[in-house]
Amino acid sequence: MFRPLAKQPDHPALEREVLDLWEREATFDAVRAQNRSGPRFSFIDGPITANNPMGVHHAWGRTLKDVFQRYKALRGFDQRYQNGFDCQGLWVEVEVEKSLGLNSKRDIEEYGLAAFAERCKERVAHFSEVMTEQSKRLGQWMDWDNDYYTFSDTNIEYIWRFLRAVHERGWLYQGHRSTQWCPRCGTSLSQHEQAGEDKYAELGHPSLYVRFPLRDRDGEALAVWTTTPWTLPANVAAAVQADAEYVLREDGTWWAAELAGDAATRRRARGEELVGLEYEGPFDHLPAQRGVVHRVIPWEDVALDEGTGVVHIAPGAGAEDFELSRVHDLPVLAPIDEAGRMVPEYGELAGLSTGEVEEPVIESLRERGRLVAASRITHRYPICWRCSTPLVFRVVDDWFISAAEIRQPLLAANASVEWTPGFYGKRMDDWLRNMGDWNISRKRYFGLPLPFYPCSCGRLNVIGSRGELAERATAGLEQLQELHRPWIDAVPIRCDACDAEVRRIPEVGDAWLDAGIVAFSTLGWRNERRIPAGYATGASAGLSGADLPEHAYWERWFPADWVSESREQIRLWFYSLMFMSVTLDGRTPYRRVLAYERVRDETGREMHKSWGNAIELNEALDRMGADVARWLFSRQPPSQNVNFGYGPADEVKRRLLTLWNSVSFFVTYANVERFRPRLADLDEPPAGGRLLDGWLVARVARLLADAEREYERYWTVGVTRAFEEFVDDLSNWYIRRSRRAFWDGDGLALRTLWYALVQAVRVVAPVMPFLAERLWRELVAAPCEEAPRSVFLGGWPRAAAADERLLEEVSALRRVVDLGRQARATSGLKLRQPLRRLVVQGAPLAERHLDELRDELRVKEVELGSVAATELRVRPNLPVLGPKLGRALADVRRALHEGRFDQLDGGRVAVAGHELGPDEVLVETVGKEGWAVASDDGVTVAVETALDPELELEGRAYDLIHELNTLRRDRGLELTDRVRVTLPEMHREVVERHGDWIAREVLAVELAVGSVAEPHLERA
RNA sequence: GGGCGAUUAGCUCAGUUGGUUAGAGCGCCGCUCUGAUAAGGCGGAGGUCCGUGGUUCGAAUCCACGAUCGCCCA
Repeated sequence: MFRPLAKQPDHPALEREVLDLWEREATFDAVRAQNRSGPRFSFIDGPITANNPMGVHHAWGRTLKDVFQRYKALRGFDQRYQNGFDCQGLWVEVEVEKSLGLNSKRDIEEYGLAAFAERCKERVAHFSEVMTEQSKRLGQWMDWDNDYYTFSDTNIEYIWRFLRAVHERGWLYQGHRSTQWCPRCGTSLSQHEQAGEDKYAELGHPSLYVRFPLRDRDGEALAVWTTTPWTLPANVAAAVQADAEYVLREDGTWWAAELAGDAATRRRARGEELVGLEYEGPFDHLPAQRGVVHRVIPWEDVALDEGTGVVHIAPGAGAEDFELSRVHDLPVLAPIDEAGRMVPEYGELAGLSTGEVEEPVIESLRERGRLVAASRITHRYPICWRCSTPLVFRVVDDWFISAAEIRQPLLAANASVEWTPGFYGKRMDDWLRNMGDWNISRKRYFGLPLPFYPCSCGRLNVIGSRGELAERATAGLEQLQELHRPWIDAVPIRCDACDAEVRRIPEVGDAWLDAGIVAFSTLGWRNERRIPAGYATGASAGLSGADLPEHAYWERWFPADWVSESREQIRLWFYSLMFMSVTLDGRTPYRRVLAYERVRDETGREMHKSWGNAIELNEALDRMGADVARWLFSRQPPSQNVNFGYGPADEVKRRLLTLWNSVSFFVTYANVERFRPRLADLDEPPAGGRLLDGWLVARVARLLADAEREYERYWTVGVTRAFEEFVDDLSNWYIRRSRRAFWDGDGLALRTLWYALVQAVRVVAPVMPFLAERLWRELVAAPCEEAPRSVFLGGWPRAAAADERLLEEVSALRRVVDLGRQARATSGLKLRQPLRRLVVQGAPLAERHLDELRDELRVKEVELGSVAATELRVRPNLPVLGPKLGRALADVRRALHEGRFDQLDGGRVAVAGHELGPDEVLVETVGKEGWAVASDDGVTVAVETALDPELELEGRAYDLIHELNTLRRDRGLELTDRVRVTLPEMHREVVERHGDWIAREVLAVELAVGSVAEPHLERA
């Protein structure tokens, strides 16, 4: 007996049962053991920041990762299944600051770096656990006790090794330059951190027009526009476009001609005439400005579409300004400190933040008659990607890796990577061509300690390992619990050039160094022999059980066959991974990439907690279930945002319900027939059944081929689509057409249906593992003792090539059926009324299926032939005629359309001077007396609509059967219950003529006509 | 300013070598089925396939230019 299925699947409940089952039976371990000797499929997991609970956007990526790992497992591949957590850097720091109520670097230092580091570690420990639970609930199979944590000493040492290699190649340098700076976090941000959305906000700022009086030009001044008043005290120059036209307005200010408006002008001049002139700076009285000579410089990028065409230049407070200072040898005045406050040299402005300084600056300019106009504007302004504080520019010393020499090798490496979707590869190229040097230093606390020990003798000592650190340390080793601040800072080393004691720079590293090294650090690159728990070092001791493998292992598993992350990782993880890999090994770290876009709400809006449209992952899994969520993600083209929500989930549920119902249908009849499945059928499908059974076998073969093709190209959309189409065919054609066979106890049909259901479940298991597992247990594991207990232990189904001819025949047949129904619909004759005759024209493939046609359309006779018609429509078969006729085709089309043609023998047609064969035209007919006709695509179907008493009587019998079966159902009778029926007198004729048949159909042991008003039915 | 995508029904989107009357799901209207039934099926309304030009016998599809939106970078 098969266990009867509930009316509908309760996905969340069913999934929890399956999770228990997997746990109890250690299914995942069994799968790994089974595949251990198989070919390798190398996947490298991009580390997820263990900083907060996972959101639905993470679930998309984790679904894709799991789908393909499960698919590869079914194909027998040995896999690593190592999950990774990203553990350090600004991301974690900012969250910990929030939770501790700290809001500045000074707060952190007062709190204590050691204690702060411990809190960061606690946060990672906590959320890595939360995320693990969530991932399991989603159905992700990973080696959960052997995750890698990027803050392990092992990982850090590998980065040190990388940095040392970079230094040996001469790519490492300390840059003095203007960078975007977060005054709250107190650090600069790198180019790739600052790129992307959510990195700008619409902010209001002052809009000031200011006079810069020209020396030696009485009454003349430059008009300058700025939205950052705090930068004016650091002004050293003004830039004009040398080629542009400038005008001196009546008010004595110089503007670019295009921007000067209608104001009356005193003079015109080209920009180059202004170049070299000196002017009085806006804040010459401040100590910081002492000795600065302000002058006009040329700059071709001066904007002529906003402002005045004269740009105020403050090299200490702007990126382009700083670059210009190098070209024109301008002094660099740095007006603000780490926290974004004016430094002491700025007199009365000292100590004010860039915001607080706005009013005093404006007031001062006004008092001194330098202000032309002041208002406010709103514009897009960069903000910190972590804490949303508006960014400023500061000139600081940061550490960089030069991109110059690696750029071409990276482009070459990327050329060999297969990107899905393909155009993301061009994105990567674009990024690589345009990337600047990599700013790797952050002036923060809990992160990779950069192993740089610059000595006053000029030597930059770069430590490459913990061992080397121990060798060269002069103190502090005894307290070095892990490679983090503050402990590492207490370990000075000896300079290898001059023997002096040198200290580490205080900076920590960009978190993308942490993530980018994992293709080396987790696989044991250049590690002599496997070290048990060798990855569980430093901060990750006690969290991870991961070993550090030996180098041969790395050789086996590197590069990854496949990686998958969200699209923004192009400039983040995909980039840092490749940068480090090409540097260390010269090869791309991944052969194939699947990237995907973003998760939106079901109406396509971004999800925001404050908008109330965000969906918590846990809630989604509780309410819709993991299979449904996974299906939603899987059927979405990854090049487009997915609209995620309960509405779309309901749609998916309905589709999955069709599968469920199909299984349920099977179970019902299988139990009636005491059907026993044979496991061997899965390798050798049942043969010798009806044409329809043959078709289903072919249809399964097609599904397997389609699904395999789509999995192999990492295209879940194709998999889900193929599956949905299959289920639709199964349910709306095979099962519907087979009801009679099942009713009649056709064992071969049951075998075929079982075969189809099981193969479909196996194919779709990677996408929806829970439902698939449940159905496998019901359909296979329970009745077949020798069967694998899990669908994931059953391998990938194999099938002979599909019988394409049969598939085509049935699709032709179904076209005819649709047309027949359409024709019947136009006649107003319902399907329960049998009709005499059906004529089909133009569908020779349907020939073997006339019985089905007869049954399906409820007609007595079916005939393949030509429909005699009152009107004939002939259309050209374009793919055939196009190449043959070329330009003349236009005439033929027109003539056919206008009816100017003659029919010849054998289906040939003479038109516009050409004689066309039967294969070159499509003939349809319309309108015929006494017939209902429908045609499409060269196929015409005609149904004779005339009724006779016999047909009418039969129609009434069908009505009666329908009515009695409805009664049965309303009474809640079992399918096999026998009944006694009494019918009203009016049905006497039908019963006399068709009584046996009706009795059979409604399982009546007695069918009588008597004195009742309504049909009467009782259990026998 | 450069690059990469997108633009198809009221909404969300398919449409993979150029081919006949451009499709699906949801929504709307009508019909139908009635042991999948809070479902299923059929039909209908609803399209300048963003625009303009080009290539071609034939363009939603290929090419060029432009528009709008999104993303990436200046």
